[in-house]
Amino acid sequence: MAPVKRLREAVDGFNADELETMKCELFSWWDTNARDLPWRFGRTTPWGILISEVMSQQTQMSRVVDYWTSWMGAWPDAASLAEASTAEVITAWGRLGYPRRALRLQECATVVAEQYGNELPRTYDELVALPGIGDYTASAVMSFAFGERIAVIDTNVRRVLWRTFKGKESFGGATKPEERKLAQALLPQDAKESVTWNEALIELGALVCTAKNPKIDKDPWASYSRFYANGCPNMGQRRTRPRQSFKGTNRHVRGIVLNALRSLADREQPTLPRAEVEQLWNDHVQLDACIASLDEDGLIEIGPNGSVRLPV
DNA sequence: CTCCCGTTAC
DNA sequence: GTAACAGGAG
Repeated sequence: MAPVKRLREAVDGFNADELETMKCELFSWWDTNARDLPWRFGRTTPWGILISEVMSQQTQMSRVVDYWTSWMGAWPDAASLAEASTAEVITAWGRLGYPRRALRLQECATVVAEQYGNELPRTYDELVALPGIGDYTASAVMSFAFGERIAVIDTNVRRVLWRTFKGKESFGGATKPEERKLAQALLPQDAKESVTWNEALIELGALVCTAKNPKIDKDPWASYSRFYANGCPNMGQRRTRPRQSFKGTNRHVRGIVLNALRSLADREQPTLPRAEVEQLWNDHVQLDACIASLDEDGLIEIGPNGSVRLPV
């Protein structure tokens, strides 16, 4: 099928001239509003890009910058991260959340160091096969690190495109085929432009076309948006199924245990005796279940007398 | 679909 | 108090 026809089907109601104008206005907005993040504008390696993307999964960018900077200082490439102790890596991950990402990142570093000669592979298929690297991160590395033409689809892109061109919210769950089709149809043909397009769309979703209270007066696409024109239907409605509140969940308890271990990581014997472990959480049934799951995940090691420590 | 962390902003 | 956050894996 001809590209032009595919485009028309995916974004009916928007003609080519209009889309070209929107692209220009988006790029213009990007030029003056892009945040000066340390991994942007060619200041780091592909590996540095990958680290920034993994740290940014489900985590606000403002919390990532300092962690990324010190992390890259300690382990500037895959080989150096692969050689670090797991305890060091988990400790350096600090309070970024979802510490399994740190484990996957070190596993990823080992594969890159050993199988790819310490250089990230340059194909989507090889990247997405790496530990902790899914569709979004593989696409982001292909686009932002290697400049390849590929649609990068995250929660921001889904929200911005679906709102603007379909006039509706993109609700939670996995990316739908229709959303992917739309993103691919709109992606500029020129590779360099496609990279800017991806970066700018994500930035627009993060700064302006936000989930709640979008800054319509600052949105370069405000006059084109079917969502705004329709009065932002269903905005603020739950995007995902109601979840348990964080307090008292296994995630909460696991976090408490890991935080206790991180805090004594610089001691001579960084091991928490069973007696001190039991003081971390009253419900010992839940506590032991969490300790078992942390052990299964490889985030901790259980000693002979029920003591606990970070993996060596 | 559910679980996985910790913080922010509403 | 809770949805959301540059998602990924089972």
